[in-house]
Amino acid sequence: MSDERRLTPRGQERRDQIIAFATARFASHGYHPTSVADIVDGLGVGKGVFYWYFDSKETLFSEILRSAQTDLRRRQLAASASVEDPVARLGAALRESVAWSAEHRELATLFDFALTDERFAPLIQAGRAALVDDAATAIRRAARTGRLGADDPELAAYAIFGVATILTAEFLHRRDGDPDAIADAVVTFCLRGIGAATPPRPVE
Amino acid sequence: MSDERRLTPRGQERRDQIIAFATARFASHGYHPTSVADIVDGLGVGKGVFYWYFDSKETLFSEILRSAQTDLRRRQLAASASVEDPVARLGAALRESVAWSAEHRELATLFDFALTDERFAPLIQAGRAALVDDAATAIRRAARTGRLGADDPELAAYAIFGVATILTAEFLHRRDGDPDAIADAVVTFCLRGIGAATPPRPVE
DNA sequence: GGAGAACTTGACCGATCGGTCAATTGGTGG
DNA sequence: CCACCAATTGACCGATCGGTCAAGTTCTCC
Repeated sequence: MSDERRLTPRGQERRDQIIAFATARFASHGYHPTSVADIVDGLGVGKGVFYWYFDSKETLFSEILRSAQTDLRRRQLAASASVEDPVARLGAALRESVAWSAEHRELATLFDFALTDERFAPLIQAGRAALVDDAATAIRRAARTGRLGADDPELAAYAIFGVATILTAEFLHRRDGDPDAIADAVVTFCLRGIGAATPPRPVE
Repeated sequence: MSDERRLTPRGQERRDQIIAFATARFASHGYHPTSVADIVDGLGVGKGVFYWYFDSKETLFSEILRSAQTDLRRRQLAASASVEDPVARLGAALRESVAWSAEHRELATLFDFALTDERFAPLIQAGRAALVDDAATAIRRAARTGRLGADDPELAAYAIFGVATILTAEFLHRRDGDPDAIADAVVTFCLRGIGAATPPRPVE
């Protein structure tokens, strides 16, 4: 039920099971159309199991969103932290986020839905703001060192986010394209968009 | 009920009323949480009224989506058809779509949700494809006449769509920014993104 | 082996859902 | 004034929703 409960390893496993199954159902059928009964039936357990691990369907969904966002941000930071040049760093972060999206196809749909529900939207916006802020910082640094348009860095950062989002959704998830090629396209378009020179080729 | 029914002027009015009210509720509370009972209660009419004009909640929503999309496309074409230069034409279309979004704040949320429901997603994707195709055509023409990166025009068109979508959502709808300034930012970023020269200033 | 915590069961609850329909009312043309 | 159709009413339907809970089972540790 409540926030923290001592879980045995078996309990942890069950909890993870629920999260995994619910995530898949939410993504494929939608949040509202997926009932708690669907989830427990799909897992072959009684309804009480669900409420032993989660307060409500709503808190489960929030937790899914939250952990997905922190996971993405962590990976993005890990991939770009060591890169010195701000433009290259931005490119690395972008490539990593495309790679992450390729590994978590379902989550984009969840994010989309969450944005349309007033209970979940603030969560998504906050997570998004964190990512955007990282990008904006890189752009600001690039503007100071090299030369870049004097555009609003935050606005440019959002634009970049938008490009990554839609190209990922359309070409990666819907058309099953090659993640590397898509990442290239995202980086090319965005670096040009902020007025940076043609992208330094991927480092690997 | 069914598809076509002779409607008196009074009937047309009622139908429009339902569409307007339902659109607002769907946008502010979400599709699923808005019940047919909510809609008819909000309008102060009996439940039968709803089913006199619409087959189901689902068809009503589909109609809202469809007419919104055709309206946007029509306006975009009207605003850009007369512009000869492909790059300028692209800019005009982008500006018009930002203006349209400013007049229809609610609809973005509806589109977002629709994308997450397998019943509605194809509708949105088709409408989106039409808009993207217009942009891709302009890009292709520009690439032939002037010089532009040899990037995939369709991919670039989707990227442009993504930029317009997110900047509109964040700066126009959420932060209530100035539509013209936002349109400028969209155009600047996107034209640079496709490798076109700094934008020709707005014509007005 | 026993006590207590972790875990599981599934019947049950009140509320609400989308949708139906027989009966009624309003308006209009003949 | 009547006939007819558009429009409206609201009680009603079966299904399903998120959530509860008393009871039972399994695990762990002393």
